[in-house]
Amino acid sequence: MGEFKPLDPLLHSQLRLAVMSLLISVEEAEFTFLKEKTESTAGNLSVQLDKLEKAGYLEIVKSFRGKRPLTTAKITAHGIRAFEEYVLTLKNYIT
Amino acid sequence: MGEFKPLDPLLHSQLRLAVMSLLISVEEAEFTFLKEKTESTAGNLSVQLDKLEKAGYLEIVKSFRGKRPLTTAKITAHGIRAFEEYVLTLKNYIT
DNA sequence: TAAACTAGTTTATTTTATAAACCAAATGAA
DNA sequence: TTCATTTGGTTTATAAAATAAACTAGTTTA
Repeated sequence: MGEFKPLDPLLHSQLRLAVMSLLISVEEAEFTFLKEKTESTAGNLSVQLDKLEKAGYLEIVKSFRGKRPLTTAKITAHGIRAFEEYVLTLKNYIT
Repeated sequence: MGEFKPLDPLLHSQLRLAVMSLLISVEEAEFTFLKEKTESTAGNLSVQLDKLEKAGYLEIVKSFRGKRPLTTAKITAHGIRAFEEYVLTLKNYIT
Protein backbone atom coordinates (compact mmCIF):
# COMPACT_ATOMS: atom_id res chain seq x y z
CA MET A 1 0.00 0.00 0.00
CA GLY A 2 2.13 2.91 -1.25
CA GLU A 3 1.39 6.04 0.68
CA PHE A 4 1.68 8.25 -2.35
CA LYS A 5 0.01 6.83 -5.37
CA PRO A 6 0.70 8.91 -8.45
CA LEU A 7 -1.43 11.94 -9.12
CA ASP A 8 -3.06 11.93 -12.54
CA PRO A 9 -0.63 14.21 -14.40
CA LEU A 10 -3.39 15.51 -16.59
CA LEU A 11 -5.14 16.97 -13.60
CA HIS A 12 -2.06 17.95 -11.65
CA SER A 13 -1.75 21.21 -13.55
CA GLN A 14 -2.98 24.49 -12.22
CA LEU A 15 -4.94 25.55 -15.25
CA ARG A 16 -6.41 22.18 -16.14
CA LEU A 17 -7.44 21.65 -12.54
CA ALA A 18 -9.12 25.05 -12.42
CA VAL A 19 -10.98 24.28 -15.63
CA MET A 20 -12.15 20.93 -14.33
CA SER A 21 -13.15 22.52 -11.06
CA LEU A 22 -15.33 25.03 -12.88
CA LEU A 23 -16.86 22.43 -15.15
CA ILE A 24 -17.67 20.13 -12.26
CA SER A 25 -20.01 22.78 -10.92
CA VAL A 26 -21.42 24.33 -14.07
CA GLU A 27 -21.44 21.28 -16.35
CA GLU A 28 -20.88 23.34 -19.47
CA ALA A 29 -19.06 26.59 -20.17
CA GLU A 30 -17.88 28.85 -22.95
CA PHE A 31 -14.23 29.40 -23.79
CA THR A 32 -14.40 33.06 -22.80
CA PHE A 33 -16.02 32.24 -19.49
CA LEU A 34 -13.27 29.79 -18.64
CA LYS A 35 -10.67 32.29 -19.75
CA GLU A 36 -12.04 35.01 -17.48
CA LYS A 37 -12.55 32.79 -14.47
CA THR A 38 -9.12 31.24 -14.68
CA GLU A 39 -7.41 34.47 -15.71
CA SER A 40 -5.42 32.52 -18.27
CA THR A 41 -4.29 33.52 -21.71
CA ALA A 42 -6.30 32.26 -24.66
CA GLY A 43 -3.30 30.35 -25.98
CA ASN A 44 -2.66 28.47 -22.81
CA LEU A 45 -6.35 27.71 -22.33
CA SER A 46 -6.66 26.45 -25.89
CA VAL A 47 -3.76 24.04 -25.42
CA GLN A 48 -4.99 22.75 -22.08
CA LEU A 49 -8.56 22.24 -23.28
CA ASP A 50 -7.14 20.20 -26.12
CA LYS A 51 -5.33 17.93 -23.71
CA LEU A 52 -8.37 17.44 -21.55
CA GLU A 53 -10.44 16.67 -24.60
CA LYS A 54 -7.92 14.17 -25.92
CA ALA A 55 -7.99 12.42 -22.54
CA GLY A 56 -11.77 12.21 -22.84
CA TYR A 57 -12.28 14.37 -19.76
CA LEU A 58 -14.09 17.04 -21.73
CA GLU A 59 -16.16 17.36 -24.81
CA ILE A 60 -15.49 20.44 -26.89
CA VAL A 61 -18.19 21.74 -29.17
CA LYS A 62 -17.53 24.38 -31.78
CA SER A 63 -20.35 26.42 -33.17
CA PHE A 64 -21.27 30.00 -33.89
CA ARG A 65 -23.09 32.60 -31.88
CA GLY A 66 -24.42 34.93 -34.51
CA LYS A 67 -21.43 35.33 -36.77
CA ARG A 68 -18.70 34.70 -34.22
CA PRO A 69 -17.10 31.38 -33.36
CA LEU A 70 -18.13 29.85 -30.08
CA THR A 71 -16.26 27.12 -28.26
CA THR A 72 -18.04 25.29 -25.49
CA ALA A 73 -16.60 22.77 -23.08
CA LYS A 74 -18.51 20.14 -21.18
CA ILE A 75 -17.20 17.69 -18.64
CA THR A 76 -17.74 13.99 -19.38
CA ALA A 77 -18.60 11.18 -16.99
CA HIS A 78 -15.03 9.97 -17.40
CA GLY A 79 -13.79 13.46 -16.51
CA ILE A 80 -15.89 13.54 -13.38
CA ARG A 81 -14.56 10.17 -12.26
CA ALA A 82 -10.98 11.24 -12.92
CA PHE A 83 -11.44 14.46 -10.97
CA GLU A 84 -12.94 12.65 -8.00
CA GLU A 85 -10.15 10.11 -8.04
CA TYR A 86 -7.57 12.89 -8.21
CA VAL A 87 -9.07 14.59 -5.18
CA LEU A 88 -9.04 11.39 -3.16
CA THR A 89 -5.43 10.69 -4.09
CA LEU A 90 -4.39 14.22 -3.30
CA LYS A 91 -5.81 14.00 0.16
CA ASN A 92 -3.16 11.45 1.06
CA TYR A 93 -0.56 14.07 0.30
CA ILE A 94 -2.02 16.97 2.17
CA THR A 95 -3.52 15.55 5.33
CA MET B 1 -11.17 38.02 -5.24
CA GLY B 2 -9.93 35.61 -7.87
CA GLU B 3 -11.30 32.15 -7.39
CA PHE B 4 -8.05 30.49 -8.27
CA LYS B 5 -5.06 32.10 -6.71
CA PRO B 6 -1.82 30.61 -7.96
CA LEU B 7 -0.53 27.45 -6.33
CA ASP B 8 3.03 27.70 -5.03
CA PRO B 9 4.86 26.07 -7.94
CA LEU B 10 7.49 24.71 -5.61
CA LEU B 11 4.92 22.63 -3.81
CA HIS B 12 2.79 21.79 -6.81
CA SER B 13 5.02 18.90 -7.75
CA GLN B 14 4.25 15.33 -6.88
CA LEU B 15 7.58 14.43 -5.38
CA ARG B 16 8.23 17.68 -3.55
CA LEU B 17 4.72 17.58 -2.13
CA ALA B 18 5.21 14.00 -0.94
CA VAL B 19 8.51 14.95 0.69
CA MET B 20 6.95 17.90 2.46
CA SER B 21 4.03 15.77 3.54
CA LEU B 22 6.38 13.27 5.14
CA LEU B 23 8.48 15.92 6.79
CA ILE B 24 5.44 17.69 8.20
CA SER B 25 4.72 14.60 10.27
CA VAL B 26 8.17 13.33 11.11
CA GLU B 27 10.06 16.61 11.38
CA GLU B 28 13.32 15.09 10.21
CA ALA B 29 14.20 12.24 7.88
CA GLU B 30 17.06 10.55 6.11
CA PHE B 31 17.54 10.61 2.37
CA THR B 32 17.02 6.88 2.08
CA PHE B 33 13.85 7.00 4.14
CA LEU B 34 12.40 9.66 1.86
CA LYS B 35 13.49 7.70 -1.17
CA GLU B 36 11.75 4.55 0.01
CA LYS B 37 8.55 6.23 1.13
CA THR B 38 8.18 8.24 -2.04
CA GLU B 39 9.39 5.44 -4.29
CA SER B 40 11.44 7.95 -6.23
CA THR B 41 14.84 7.57 -7.84
CA ALA B 42 17.81 8.94 -5.94
CA GLY B 43 18.56 11.40 -8.74
CA ASN B 44 15.13 12.90 -8.79
CA LEU B 45 14.99 13.09 -5.02
CA SER B 46 18.37 14.79 -4.86
CA VAL B 47 17.27 17.47 -7.33
CA GLN B 48 13.97 18.10 -5.59
CA LEU B 49 15.50 18.31 -2.12
CA ASP B 50 17.88 20.90 -3.50
CA LYS B 51 15.02 23.03 -4.72
CA LEU B 52 13.19 22.81 -1.44
CA GLU B 53 16.34 23.72 0.41
CA LYS B 54 17.05 26.69 -1.84
CA ALA B 55 13.52 27.92 -1.20
CA GLY B 56 14.21 27.69 2.52
CA TYR B 57 11.51 25.07 3.00
CA LEU B 58 13.99 22.47 4.22
CA GLU B 59 17.32 22.33 5.92
CA ILE B 60 19.67 19.66 4.61
CA VAL B 61 22.39 18.35 6.86
CA LYS B 62 25.21 16.19 5.57
CA SER B 63 27.15 13.99 7.92
CA PHE B 64 28.39 10.43 8.24
CA ARG B 65 26.94 7.38 9.84
CA GLY B 66 29.95 5.24 10.52
CA LYS B 67 31.88 5.56 7.30
CA ARG B 68 28.98 6.20 4.98
CA PRO B 69 27.57 9.55 3.97
CA LEU B 70 24.26 10.48 5.53
CA THR B 71 21.91 13.17 4.27
CA THR B 72 19.17 14.37 6.55
CA ALA B 73 16.32 16.71 5.74
CA LYS B 74 14.34 18.78 8.16
CA ILE B 75 11.38 21.02 7.48
CA THR B 76 11.69 24.68 8.47
CA ALA B 77 9.08 26.99 9.94
CA HIS B 78 8.94 28.70 6.57
CA GLY B 79 8.34 25.33 4.93
CA ILE B 80 5.50 24.55 7.28
CA ARG B 81 3.85 27.87 6.56
CA ALA B 82 4.22 27.38 2.81
CA PHE B 83 2.74 23.89 3.00
CA GLU B 84 -0.24 25.08 5.00
CA GLU B 85 -0.83 27.94 2.62
CA TYR B 86 -0.61 25.58 -0.35
CA VAL B 87 -3.22 23.28 1.17
CA LEU B 88 -5.61 26.16 1.79
CA THR B 89 -5.18 27.45 -1.74
CA LEU B 90 -5.64 24.01 -3.21
CA LYS B 91 -8.93 23.54 -1.44
CA ASN B 92 -10.43 26.26 -3.61
CA TYR B 93 -9.65 24.13 -6.62
CA ILE B 94 -11.00 20.84 -5.40
CA THR B 95 -14.13 21.64 -3.42
C1' DT C 1 41.36 -8.02 -5.14
C1' DA C 2 37.59 -7.82 -7.85
C1' DA C 3 32.60 -7.57 -7.89
C1' DA C 4 28.78 -5.63 -6.02
C1' DC C 5 26.52 -2.44 -3.13
C1' DT C 6 25.53 2.22 -0.73
C1' DA C 7 24.59 6.88 -0.97
C1' DG C 8 24.28 9.96 -3.29
C1' DT C 9 25.36 14.01 -7.47
C1' DT C 10 25.60 15.64 -12.13
C1' DT C 11 24.21 15.83 -16.70
C1' DA C 12 21.11 14.84 -20.44
C1' DT C 13 16.57 14.04 -22.20
C1' DT C 14 11.76 14.35 -22.27
C1' DT C 15 7.66 16.52 -21.04
C1' DT C 16 5.02 20.67 -19.59
C1' DA C 17 3.66 25.08 -19.11
C1' DT C 18 3.52 29.41 -20.89
C1' DA C 19 4.12 33.17 -23.94
C1' DA C 20 4.34 35.19 -28.28
C1' DA C 21 2.96 35.41 -32.80
C1' DC C 22 -0.44 34.65 -35.88
C1' DC C 23 -5.17 34.19 -38.34
C1' DA C 24 -9.92 35.09 -39.93
C1' DA C 25 -13.79 37.42 -39.42
C1' DA C 26 -16.53 41.21 -37.37
C1' DT C 27 -17.17 45.77 -35.77
C1' DG C 28 -16.32 50.76 -35.19
C1' DA C 29 -14.58 55.34 -36.42
C1' DA C 30 -13.27 58.88 -39.81
C1' DT D 1 -15.11 52.92 -47.80
C1' DT D 2 -11.15 51.77 -45.72
C1' DC D 3 -8.27 51.26 -42.02
C1' DA D 4 -7.74 50.34 -37.14
C1' DT D 5 -9.47 47.58 -33.39
C1' DT D 6 -11.70 43.83 -31.20
C1' DT D 7 -13.26 39.03 -30.77
C1' DG D 8 -12.32 34.37 -30.51
C1' DG D 9 -9.57 31.68 -30.96
C1' DT D 10 -5.03 28.37 -32.98
C1' DT D 11 -0.25 27.46 -33.89
C1' DT D 12 4.45 27.77 -32.98
C1' DA D 13 8.40 28.90 -30.12
C1' DT D 14 10.59 29.34 -25.68
C1' DA D 15 11.34 28.53 -20.86
C1' DA D 16 11.03 25.69 -17.08
C1' DA D 17 10.23 21.17 -14.85
C1' DA D 18 10.39 16.45 -14.13
C1' DT D 19 12.69 12.41 -14.83
C1' DA D 20 16.08 9.14 -16.22
C1' DA D 21 20.62 7.83 -17.15
C1' DA D 22 25.24 8.08 -16.26
C1' DC D 23 28.65 8.94 -13.12
C1' DT D 24 31.43 9.52 -8.55
C1' DA D 25 33.38 8.07 -4.33
C1' DG D 26 33.84 5.16 -1.14
C1' DT D 27 32.50 0.51 1.41
C1' DT D 28 31.52 -4.16 2.07
C1' DT D 29 31.64 -8.91 0.75
C1' DA D 30 33.16 -13.12 -1.53
